[in-house]
Amino acid sequence: MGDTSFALIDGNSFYCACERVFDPSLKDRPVIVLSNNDGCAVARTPEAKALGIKMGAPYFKIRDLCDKERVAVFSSNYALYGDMSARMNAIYRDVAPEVEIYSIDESFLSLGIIPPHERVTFSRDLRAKVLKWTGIPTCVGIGPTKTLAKLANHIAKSNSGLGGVCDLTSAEERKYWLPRVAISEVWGVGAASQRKLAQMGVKTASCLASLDSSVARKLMTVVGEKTVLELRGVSCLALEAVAPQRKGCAVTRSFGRKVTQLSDMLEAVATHATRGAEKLRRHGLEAGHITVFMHTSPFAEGPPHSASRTVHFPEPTADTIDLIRATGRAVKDIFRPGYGYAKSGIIMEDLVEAGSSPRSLFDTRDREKSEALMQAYDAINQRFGRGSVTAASAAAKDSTWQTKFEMCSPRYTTVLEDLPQAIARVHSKG
DNA sequence: TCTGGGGTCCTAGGACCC
DNA sequence: TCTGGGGTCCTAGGACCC
Repeated sequence: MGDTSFALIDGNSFYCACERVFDPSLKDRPVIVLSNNDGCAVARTPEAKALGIKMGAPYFKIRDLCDKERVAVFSSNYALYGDMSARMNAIYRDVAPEVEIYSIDESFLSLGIIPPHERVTFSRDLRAKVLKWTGIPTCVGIGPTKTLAKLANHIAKSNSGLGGVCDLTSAEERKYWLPRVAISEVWGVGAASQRKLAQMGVKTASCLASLDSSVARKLMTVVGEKTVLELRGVSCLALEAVAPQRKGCAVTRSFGRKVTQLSDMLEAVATHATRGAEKLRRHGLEAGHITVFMHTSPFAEGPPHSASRTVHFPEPTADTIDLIRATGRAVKDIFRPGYGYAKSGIIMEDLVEAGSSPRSLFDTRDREKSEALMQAYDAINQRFGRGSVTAASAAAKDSTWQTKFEMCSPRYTTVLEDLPQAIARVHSKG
């Protein structure tokens, strides 16, 4: 048995890198990818960062700069990023005994069975393979705990001399690097904890590692206590190779334009409910209750309004019609005329595996009928594309409320018409 | 005059993550 | 004009019970 050892591998400027894979003209050009509704910059290449474009910068504030500097700007293309992510994880699963997919571009690998002196070479080989097979550049951090592996990854990213790999396995390496990293870079330390820690003079990762763990607990709950121990090399967070059953499932969107009419709000929420029910069925789940919310923009001048309503189902369901009915009633109850709403959403909770809950004696719905209808519905949309059939209340092709995606690249890898074309010229020798 | 105490469950809100 | 979406975990405090 080896000791505990983790690697954290992630894509560099991942969304931007995905765009570059399929458009070589973006090489060396600054690239950014925007959040939903073309709201803020959520991914930037080093060239874009060098122009001063900050993480989360609202697009309308940086648009002029982007035009002037010929920044390539993209809406989020989740079909593309999700597919590239799956390709990377397939490679990890090939080379590591256990893989935990932590986010769309980050995975933890267990390296315990690899001898300590071979871990850096292993990581360099892995980076090379991922680059060759997917086109995505990565960095790898290695450590005896997940928190140290995350920290090592950050160090690898910000010190180009390390060749994309940093190993914090040894105490000497940690003694060198931890005083050079600010607490804001430590996994689990957010703005609130940063403020409290700074007041006590704790400013670097090494300071935090030597903080009394009971003090850390008082300041940042048990989560912070674990962070301190992990920084010392005591593993408190295990690799989760099997994703635990999810607790909730949400569909929320900002509107392309402010919504003032009840009819538009009903249509938007019915569309969320439709998407939500599809999501539940795809995961084989049913929801016990659903919450609808809507609110005005926190940045707007006018009077604010925020409201939510939770509806409990008589028994768990993933039926589109059930969800639309429940959310429709809730919307009518909480909608206030006279406000310009910026966002609405649904949150489904109390999730159970489909069919696992005992049937209610008094349930009057015909479950078999509902399940058959939903199966047919999903099959048609699978075959002919999302939205081919839909509930009348959710039908909306060109509604004013639709979220903006005005600069989306093609779905290169998941939609046939969008496949990139390669042209090979064959010269025959006469 | 003087009015318990301890347990469970649920929810809202905060903090954090990418 | 224009500021994302989708998660997790922890804690405090109220409701309720005996």
